[in-house]
Order: sequence, then C-alpha cells, then structure tokens
Amino acid sequence: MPEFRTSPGMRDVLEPEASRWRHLIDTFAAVVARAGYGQIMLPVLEDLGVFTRIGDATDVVTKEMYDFTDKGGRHIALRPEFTAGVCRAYVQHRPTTPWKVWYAGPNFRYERPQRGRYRQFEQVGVEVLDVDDPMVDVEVIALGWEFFSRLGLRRVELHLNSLGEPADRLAYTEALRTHFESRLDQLSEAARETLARNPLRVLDSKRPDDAAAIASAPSITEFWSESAAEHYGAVRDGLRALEIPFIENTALVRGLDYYRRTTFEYVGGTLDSAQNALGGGGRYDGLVADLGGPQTSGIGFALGVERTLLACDDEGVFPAGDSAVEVYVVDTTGGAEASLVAARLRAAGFSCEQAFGQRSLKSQMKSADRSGAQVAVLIGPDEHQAGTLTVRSLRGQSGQTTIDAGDLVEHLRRVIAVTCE
RNA sequence: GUGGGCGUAGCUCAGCCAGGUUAGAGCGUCAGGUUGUGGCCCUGAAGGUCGGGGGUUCAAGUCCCCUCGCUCACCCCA
Repeated sequence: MPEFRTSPGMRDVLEPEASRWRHLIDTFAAVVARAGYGQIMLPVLEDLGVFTRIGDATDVVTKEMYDFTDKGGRHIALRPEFTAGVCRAYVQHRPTTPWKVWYAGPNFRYERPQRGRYRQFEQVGVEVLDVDDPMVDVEVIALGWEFFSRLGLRRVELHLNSLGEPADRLAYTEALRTHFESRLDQLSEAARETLARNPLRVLDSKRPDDAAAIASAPSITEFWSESAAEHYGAVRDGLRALEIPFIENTALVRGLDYYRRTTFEYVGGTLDSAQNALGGGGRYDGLVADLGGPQTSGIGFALGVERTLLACDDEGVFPAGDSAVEVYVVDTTGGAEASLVAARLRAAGFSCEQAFGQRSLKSQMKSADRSGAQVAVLIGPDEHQAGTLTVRSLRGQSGQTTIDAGDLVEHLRRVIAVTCE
C-alpha cells in the first residue's frame, strides 16, 4: 500500500466517472437555468454558528461537523449542507426577491462511510427565498423531478408530506413524545435514544421492533392548522396538474430541524439500502430569521450526486460519454514535428493527442489504437523528408493515404466528417 | 460510535481451511516475432516490504494476537 491515500470517506473521481459528474451537473444547470435560477457559489467554510441553526437535535450538527478554530480564533466549520449558507448569503447581501438560486459542490459530514455515503459528498440543489406561494413549492419539486427524468431515471418516487406550521409541528412533536413514552417497552434501544432527542425522527426508524409503536402513533394530519392544510392542498393540486406522481407519506419528517410545512424526498426505487434517498427538501420559513435576517419564507432541495449516479447505474441509464479524441499523431522522427502537427490540428478545431517518449512505431500505433481516435497521422523519416504525412484510418478497414503536409486540415475535415456519420 | 467481510504485482484475483524448495494467473505495461504500420496470435521482460507490528514454529502469504486501511450493514442522512 502507498504511504498516502485519500482520507476515509473521501475519494478521487477519475475518468470516465469524472465526465459523468460533469455531465450530470451540466444537465442540472440546464434544467434550472431554464426556470430562471441563477448560480450561487458559496465558501466551503462558514462560521460554525451558521450551521448550528439548522438543528441542535441533529447528528449533522452535534456529531458530524468538521469544525476547528482558525488562526484568527474564529470557530469555523466545513459546510455539511448548502441551505444555511444560502440563507446567510441572503441576509448578508439582501438581494431583490424572489431570489432563486442553484448550486453544486461538496459538503462534509464526519460519518462512517458506506455505499452511497461519503464524508465528502457532492450535492446540487436550488433554493427560493421570499416566496410563500404554494406554486413555488410546486415549481421547485417539479424541477427536481424534471432533472431525474432528464437523466433517464424512471423509478424515482416522490414522497410528500407537510409538517404543518411551527405551532402544529410543535404540538405534534409533543403528542408523539407522549405516545412513545407510554410505549417505551415497544421501542428499540436506538429508538428510545432518538425519542429523547427528537420524537419526530422516531417515525423514520426502519427497525421492525419499532413498527407497532409507529403504526399506532398519531398522524400529523390531525395537527395541521387550516393554513397549513390549505397550503399543502394547493401543492398537491399543483403537482397533479403537472402530472407528477407523488406518494403521500405522513412519516416523512426529514433530518434537519428547520423544516416546516411542505417536505419532500426523492427516493430511488432500485436502491435497496437505507441510503435510498436521492435528495430531499422542503420549506424553511424561519431559517433566515434565525440567522439574523427578516422573517422570510424559503424552500429548496438538495440532491446527492453520488446517490443519483448509483441510481443511474442500477437503472442502466446515463452512461459515461465517449471522451476519445479524433486524431492521434504518431512520430518516429523524434516527436518535434508531431507537436507542430498536433498544435495545428487543435487550432483548427480537432481533438488530437500524440505519442510521447520516442517509442517504436508499433508501440505508438498501439497507443493510437487504444486512444479510440478515428485516424492516425504518421510521421516517419520518409514523410519528414518529403514534407508529407500519412493518414491512416483506425476504424473499420485500414486504408491509408499520404498527403502533402499542408493539406492535412482540409483532408481530415473530409475524412472525419465521413467517419463520424 | 457498534458489528460482519476483505487487504497477495499497476488492475482483477488464485494460493491460506490440512504451515515446507526460487509466491502464481489473467489483464495492463515494455520489447520482439513483422529492418516504417494498430486491432488477432505467439515469445520474452520488467513489476511483489504477501497492509503494518508482535507471537507460535526447525520453518509463516498460510496459524494466533494487536494495529491500520478498505468495504458492507447498524446508526445517520444526500
């Protein structure tokens, strides 16, 4: 083993996977840009306090933060998610509203890595600030749906719920606490610990031991105030109008404390593990105020890039693109002429690479073949002396012609156009 | 934080259960067969602290202990 490797939960993304990432983010950017969302690039580091607002009952904040004190004595953290940073930026810059932004980038959580879960993980997402209209909930949810469908995913489920207004949520939380505390004997050890911190999240338990207590628990639907029920109804109607199928899931409580009213999650239908949430989001109408800004409504979602790619693998869609160059230059006269030819071809718009290391013709031709290039341009002593180049086809039958060096670009324009068809 | 599985060549792995001469294979790399021409085939070469440390033994890749790493699951969440 080498002396140094990636730190646990961190990975290098090499080709062809890297191209896939780029295409995924390009696809996302295209979808949301068409809806008028602008990109926001946030620092990876924020003051710790920005993130502690997202929930002191969550592991994300209490146990999983990468935090440290910098040389100036500030208590800093690597971001575990984007939403809090977006709200901080909103308070700092006070942009005109509605403010609709999208982002892509890494987040950090100190967890035990496993399939679909890394300590550094990539998310793409959108946030809309200062619009209370349920139609914006519909738009946001629809954008995520559109993205998955554009990637070719067909087995994604949209789960939908409402946590009610803050007072509803609070009343429901207390009702759950009462319910579960009277049935401690029906709860697993782990669920009892969860209950002490956050009764809502007991609903999220997938342990069979807890199933009975969860099934008999009160439902959030009984606690919705009129305004919350109305908002939620409008969101459902809007999704139906767009023919976006959704599953109402009153146990969908989401991980972070700031959510209220609409919450939703995109679940990978083929991912069998507990890491099957491709992404999720909801309303966080109090978060901007918590960060010192005015009372401002907000809604958004974040999608996990690694998990989305896993889902693509499982469904056999969104393969890596072909990154092969068009032309490969082989030179047995030292390589200097190959450099000139390659530079000319690139300037003319061709993709092109050349062999290095003054290897034998046979060896260079092998590299040319493996590069996936359509044609090889050969420079040997004969061509060097005569001012010519030999152009050899690497696909199909192996014809070759020798041309004047000056005719190369024009010749390749014909040859490659034909081969590309 | 807890548990299972796995660490042998650049990659994928065999060898370990029943310890025993110079640790193997395929792929990849390089060279040659083809004195200028890739793909298929053939030949050869380079490449290994058997994750690390300790122990048992005449002898450890193989057995035991510890440790580090990877991985899957719990948990948590994207």
